[in-house]
Amino acid sequence: MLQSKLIGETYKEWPNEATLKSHGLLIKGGYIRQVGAGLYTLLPLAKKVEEKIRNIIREEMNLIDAQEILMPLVGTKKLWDMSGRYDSIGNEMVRFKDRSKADMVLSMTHEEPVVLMAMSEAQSYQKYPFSVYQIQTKFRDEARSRGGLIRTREFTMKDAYSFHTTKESLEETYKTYFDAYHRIFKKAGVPEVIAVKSDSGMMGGDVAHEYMLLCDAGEDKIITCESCDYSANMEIATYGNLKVETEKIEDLKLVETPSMKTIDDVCKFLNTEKSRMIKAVVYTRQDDYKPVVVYIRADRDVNETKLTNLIKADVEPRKEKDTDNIVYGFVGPYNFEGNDATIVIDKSLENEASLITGANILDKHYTGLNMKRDVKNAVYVDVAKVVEKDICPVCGKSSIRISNGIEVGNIFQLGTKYTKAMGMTYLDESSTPNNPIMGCYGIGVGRLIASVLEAKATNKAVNWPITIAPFDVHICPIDYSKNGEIYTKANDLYKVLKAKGLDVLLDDRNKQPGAKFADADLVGAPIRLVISPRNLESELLEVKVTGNDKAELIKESEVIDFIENARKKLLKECGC
RNA sequence: CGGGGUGUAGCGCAACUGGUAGCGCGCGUGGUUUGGGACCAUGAGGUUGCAGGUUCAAGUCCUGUCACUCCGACCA
Repeated sequence: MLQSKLIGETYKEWPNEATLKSHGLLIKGGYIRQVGAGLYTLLPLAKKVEEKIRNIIREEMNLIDAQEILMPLVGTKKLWDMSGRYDSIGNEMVRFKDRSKADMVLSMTHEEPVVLMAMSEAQSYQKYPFSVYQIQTKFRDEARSRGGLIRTREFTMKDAYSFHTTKESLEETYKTYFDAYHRIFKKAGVPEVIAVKSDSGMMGGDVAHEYMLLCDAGEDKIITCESCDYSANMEIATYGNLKVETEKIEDLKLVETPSMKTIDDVCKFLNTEKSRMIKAVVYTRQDDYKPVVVYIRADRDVNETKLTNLIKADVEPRKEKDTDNIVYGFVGPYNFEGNDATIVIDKSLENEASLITGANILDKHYTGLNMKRDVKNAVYVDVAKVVEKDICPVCGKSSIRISNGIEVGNIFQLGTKYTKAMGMTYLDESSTPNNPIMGCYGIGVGRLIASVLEAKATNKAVNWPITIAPFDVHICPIDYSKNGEIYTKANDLYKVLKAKGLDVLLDDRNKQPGAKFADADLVGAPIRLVISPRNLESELLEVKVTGNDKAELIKESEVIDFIENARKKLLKECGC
């Protein structure tokens, strides 16, 4: 490719809407242009990167015998009614009518169409297990797209689906995807992506992992342990048992706490630590709108995802209601009489004693509460947010860390949620119909592009891994248009390298060296070849390989070999 | 969906108490120049987001509306 013909202008200034490194570089470097909120055109450079990522994914999917298919982006209401998701999914799914007034959707994921496909194509147990995948455009009307390619509304996604007759078979396939995903991220140049346990959300199913790239730009909170390999999304992370205060047993005592509704007020007033207090958080169930009261140690916060999963209903913070019979501000587990409330007691209170708690009487608290003695039949569950330095649930050490992470992929063991809902069966050996067990597996291709930049780029240079770089080699001749010798050398090398099958970009523009180098940093080819009058006198060429601090001067006669070897070495580092 | 911000040339921005739109970069042409974003000359490029209104006169004031963006909620 001749750079003079490359579509995609580079900017000298940092785009002001970009706060993320990847976002700014993609615009500055002429990779993407915005069309609307969460909508981007991929210019040639970005498209080349995307294509290389697609090919890595395709290669690995084929390797584990997943078969490529392509399902339509548009779905019918009828199909989505089969699973019930036409109604259960919110505004993220675009609904519209076709010319004959039939209700249609833009599929944001493809469980429904893939089950429909399997209905007709996989009726006998003999086909099972099998996997299909597609690399396709998705549209999700995100409430808030952001960060360039980090979160868009329209994006390319690889989604795979596996079908099984036994749970063991699903687990086996799940493991092959688990490993394939690690290979994909390694090949894409981000081996540091980790798999963490995650919430399955509306997808249903039991086991799920997210593949996370830990970096500041990430939107998810990821829990990792510094002492062992425990990791999980904040949404579902748990922690080990806390140390219980072993003070002497106190008697329960009613104390006056006039107008003290907040934890801080009471803490100050009674001169105690937050950890000695019980916090009562009141929510409203979104299914029957009855209250949910969560008791938790006051130095902890409620993890609403864990709570939602536990009580199997969405929750919203409850506004004070006269009809509730709840003494807001003075709620506690002793002598509580809330009407119809779901009571949830966090395990941070288990075996605790000498606690201060609301007395369910206006302006009064109890001190000396002993959970075992005073709260009969309590069931302790885990609904607390994990905090920094928390106790690891696996190794028991106080070594929990919280980081931000970008979710670049996920894998779910779905079970029979969709096959059951849609009434899909296969016949087993005894001619009995059964619902197949499913898994599903996604990778966000565009998001991966941005993630690689978050991991590898500086504010000036993108530094692509060779496996996904838009070009392998960037030839930057100085004084190309006037110096005949430079011109000839550059063109010769360009031809030879191209003939060797390398992706080569030749900067044939009449620009100052500084401008060329600045643009070369934005193209980010892992091998840069500079041809200059200065070095040509001694028949030397300058080669800069990504990852090396300095450029090397190579004899002209050896430069091709040098480049080929450098490329092989870089590929090997990516596991290719 | 809640809160903040911004809409003027491809990009970054300016234009005071209203007076009829300008600068830098980039782009075209001619020339000089060539190791970290060169220089001279010359030129093209705008219904100031949109719609109303006030006024002799609106980028500027008023009303409405749309879009984009940041923070939060949400996120198959």
